[in-house]
Amino acid sequence: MPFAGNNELMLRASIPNIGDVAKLVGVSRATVSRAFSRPHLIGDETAKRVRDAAKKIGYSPNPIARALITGRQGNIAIIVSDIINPFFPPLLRAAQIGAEASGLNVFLGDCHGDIEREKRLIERLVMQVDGFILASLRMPDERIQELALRLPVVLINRDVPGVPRVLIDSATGIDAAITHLVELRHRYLAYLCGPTASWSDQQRRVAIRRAAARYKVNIKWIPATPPTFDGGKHVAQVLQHTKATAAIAFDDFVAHGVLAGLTELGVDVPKDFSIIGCDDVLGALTHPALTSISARCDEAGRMAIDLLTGILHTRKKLDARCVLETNLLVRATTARLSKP
Amino acid sequence: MPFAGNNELMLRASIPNIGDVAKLVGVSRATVSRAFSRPHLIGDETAKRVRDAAKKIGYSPNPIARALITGRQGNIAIIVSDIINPFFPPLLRAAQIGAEASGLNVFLGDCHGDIEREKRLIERLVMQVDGFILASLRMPDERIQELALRLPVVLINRDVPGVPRVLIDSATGIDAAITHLVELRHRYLAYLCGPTASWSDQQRRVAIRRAAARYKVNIKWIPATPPTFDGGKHVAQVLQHTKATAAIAFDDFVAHGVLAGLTELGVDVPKDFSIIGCDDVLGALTHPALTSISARCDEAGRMAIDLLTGILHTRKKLDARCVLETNLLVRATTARLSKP
DNA sequence: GTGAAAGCGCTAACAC
DNA sequence: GTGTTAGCGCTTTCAC
Repeated sequence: MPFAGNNELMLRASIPNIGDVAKLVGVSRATVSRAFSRPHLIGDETAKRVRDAAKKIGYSPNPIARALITGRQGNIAIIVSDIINPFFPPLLRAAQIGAEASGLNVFLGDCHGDIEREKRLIERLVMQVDGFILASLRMPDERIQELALRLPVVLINRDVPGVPRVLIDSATGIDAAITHLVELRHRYLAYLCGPTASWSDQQRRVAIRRAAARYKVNIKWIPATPPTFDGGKHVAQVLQHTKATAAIAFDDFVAHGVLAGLTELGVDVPKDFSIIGCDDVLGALTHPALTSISARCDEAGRMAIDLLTGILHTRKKLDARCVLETNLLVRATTARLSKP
Repeated sequence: MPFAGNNELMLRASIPNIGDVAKLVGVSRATVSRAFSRPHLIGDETAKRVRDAAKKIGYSPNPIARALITGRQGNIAIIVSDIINPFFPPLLRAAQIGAEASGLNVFLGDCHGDIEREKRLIERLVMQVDGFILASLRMPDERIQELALRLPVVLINRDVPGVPRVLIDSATGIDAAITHLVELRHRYLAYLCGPTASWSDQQRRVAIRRAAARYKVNIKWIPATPPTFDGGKHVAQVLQHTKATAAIAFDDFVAHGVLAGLTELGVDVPKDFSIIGCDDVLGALTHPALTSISARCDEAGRMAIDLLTGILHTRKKLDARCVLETNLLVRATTARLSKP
C-alpha cells in the first residue's frame, strides 16, 4: 500500500534509485550509471542486464541528481510576451516538438507585455534551464546581452546584435500587399499602426514607407489605440474623413475591428474599401475571410529551437540572424476600387 | 572576462555557491542556508549580513541542489490537449499567474490530441515537478488515477472520481441558449456535434437533450467532421435539407464555418437562420459578432492552480469537484425567426 | 570493462 | 542561534 494514511500522497521514498538497481544486478552503481548515460563504455551483456532490472523495478535516472553534477538540466524556457496572442501558440507547439526531439523539456513564461515580469521569470528559471527562447520581449538590449553571456539565448522578433535571432521580415509581405492594392487601383492607403515599442511595427513602417515611395502612393499613418478589435473599430470613423480607400492594419484583430466598424457605418468591404491584416492568425476562419500578411509563426518556433539545440550541442556561440519572409494571402477583403 | 575563449559561453563554474557566501560573511553554510529557507531560525542581524553578502556576489540558492534534498521541485507541469485551441491560452495565463504567486515555475506540455504524447510528456516531467494540471486530456481513467497516486494531479474538463477536477458545465449555457432560441420562435434546432471522445461534447449532448425535451423542440444531430471551420462550412449544405432554423455548434470555429457556408448559399444570418457557438474563444472579434456560450477558460485555469497549490501546501489528498457554470453571450448571429 | 571514492550544492538532524 | 555532520542520487576521475 503506497499510502502513509488514506489521506496522504504516496511517498517519494518508494521511488527506486541507482543503488537499488545495482544491488539487484550485482554490479556497482557506477556501472548502472554508465548503462544509462554512456552504455558504450560497458559490456553489452552487462548493459542489458542493468536495463532489464531497471525496467523491472521501474527505475529511471533522476534528472535532478543528474543535473546537479553535470550542470546540464535537460530543460529550456520559452518566454513569450503574450500567450493570448494567437501568434504564439503555433510557435510554442513547433518549438516544443523540436525540444522533445532533443530530449528537452520546456518551461513556459508568459509576460503579458510586462517588462518586470519578463525579468522576473527569466531570473527564476535561469538556474534550471540550459537555454532560453525569448519571443517578442521588450526588455532592454543590454539585459538580453547580459543574459546571453550566462547561457544560450535565441531571440524571436528582436534584433540584438551578437545574439542569435529569428526575425519575421514584414517587408516581403508588405511589398506584396501594396503591389496588390496598387493593382486594384488604390492610390490612397492607410497604415493602422501598433505600439511604437513593437519591433514588428517598426519593421512594417519602414517597409511601407519604402514600398509607398516606389509606387508613389499616399500613406496616412493612423495609430490604432489600443491595437485591438475595439481600437480598430474606432479607427473606422477616423478613416471616413480621409481619402484612404484601403488600409493595412497592424494585426488581424485591428483589421477585423475596422471591418466591423466600417460595415456598421454602411461602407461595403471590399467593394468600397479594402482591408489587409497582418500575421494571419485568424486564417480563413472568419467571414468574410481576411486578406492578410502571413507570418509563419510556427516556422519561427522551429527555427529558434533548431538554433538553440545546435548551440547546446556544439557549445559554441553563434551569431545567426535568420530572416523569414512573409507573403500575402489574398482572400475576400480586398477588391478593385469601384468608384474612381 | 567570463569567456574561456571568444567563442565559448560563460562557465557555470563562476556561479557563486552557498560556501562562497558563508566564507564572506564568516558563518557556516548552514546559517546561509537558513537565511534563505527559514530566516526566523537565525538572528535578524546575521540574516541581514548574509543577504547583503549574497546580493553583493550575486548568490541565490540553487534550486536543483535544493530539490535533490527536499524532494520539492518548485515546479509544476500543465499538459494541454491542444495549445492551438484558443480555449487554452487564457487558461495557461491564469494558471501561470497563480503558480508564480506560489513560487512555482511551470512546464508546458502540448499533446495535439495524441494520447501517446500525453503519456510520454507526463513520464518525462514526473520527476521534476510537484504536481500536474491536465487539461482536456484523453488518456484512460486508470492512467490518471495511477499518476494521482504518485503526486498531486488536478484535472480540467475530465471527470475522474477521486481526482480533484474543475469542470466547465455546459448545461447552464446550453439551457440559456435553447431558451433564447425558443423565445426567438425557433422550434427546429440542430446540434453540430464534435468528437465523440470529447468530454465537453458528451456533456453538451446531455444538456441539449434535456433542454429540448423541456421545451418540446426538435433537435437534429449533425456531426461536424472535422470539427473545424471547414467542417462547419460543409455542414451548411446539410442544414439546408433539414427543417432546422437555428444551430448550436460544437465550438466557435464550427459556428463560423456554418456562418460562412450559409452566407455563400445565400442564407441571411441571423434573419433566416440563427447560429450559436460554444466556448466564446473568438469573443466579439469578428463580424458579425457571434452569439456564443461562454466557457470561462481563464477561471478554470485559476481554480485548477488554486486546487493544486492547496494540495501542495497541506499535503493532503482532496477529492474536489468544482463546477463552473457557463452563460450565453447574445450577440449578432441570433434573431427572431421572420418566416413562420 | 568495472569498482571505489569523491563530490555537485544544498538541507536537516543533532549537538552545543 | 549557530556549527557540525551526514547525506539527497547521481556522474566521474582514477585505479585495477
